[in-house]
Amino acid sequence: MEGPSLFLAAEQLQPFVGESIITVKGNTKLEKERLIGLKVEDIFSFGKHLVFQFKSFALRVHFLLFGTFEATFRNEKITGDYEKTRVPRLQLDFPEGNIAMYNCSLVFIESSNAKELYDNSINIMSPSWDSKKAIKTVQTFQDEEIGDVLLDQAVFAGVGNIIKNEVLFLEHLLPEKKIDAISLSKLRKLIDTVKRYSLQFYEWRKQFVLRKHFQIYRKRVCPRCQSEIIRVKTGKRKRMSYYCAHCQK
DNA sequence: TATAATGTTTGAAC
DNA sequence: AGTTCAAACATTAT
Repeated sequence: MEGPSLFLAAEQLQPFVGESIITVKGNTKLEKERLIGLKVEDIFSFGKHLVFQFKSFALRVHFLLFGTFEATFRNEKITGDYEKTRVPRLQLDFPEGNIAMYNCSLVFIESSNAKELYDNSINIMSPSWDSKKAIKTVQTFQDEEIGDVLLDQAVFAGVGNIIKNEVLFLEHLLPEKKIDAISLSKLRKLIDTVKRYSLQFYEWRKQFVLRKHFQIYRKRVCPRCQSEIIRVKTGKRKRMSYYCAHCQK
């Protein structure tokens, strides 16, 4: 799950802020009983993290590659695939609904204000996101591939492999291009596109039409020139890259 | 049906 | 001793 999806999740779960947890279940190894009776003070996302803030500590959720969640509030389904019967990693039951989270990594953050531990100037979904800072940081990685740098959560918190591939296609750049081979103006444009595409991703995701808007990710033919799309693992991260050798340089 | 995949952490190996 | 890299985790769509 990429940043925009987490941003959407936090938004969708806002009705639970102010509610208190009645019961918990799930196969997490965390001491989940600790959550019983606690009031949710805040729910927010940072990059690919979803955070539930309680009075004296917070719960951080990361959905990794396969994670999902579903929630019901006042008998209204908020999101998720309710058909399957699975054991949640963690389920939180509230007076007016519940949140079930699957295949996720859970961590307690011992802080009464976990939000302040995060730097939103690197969070692509935050209004505080700082594009100038991003350019400066990227320029410190002169010998690295742009595909790797885009996935660096300490630089672009929330960018995942879909955003990486789509943004590079939009900007006609190869994932294996080294930072020192990209002009400043191209870099600026790329970083603007990261922000713009992330917001677009969020809108499409909300409307359940994200997949049909993929231009290069998991596609076979370039939508611009119809040539065959190259599919290869690139960079030190060895994540799959999709690109058009004709349109991206 | 086997494979690949919206990802990160850990600890072994060098 | 610092860096690198494979394994682990775990599920679903193609």
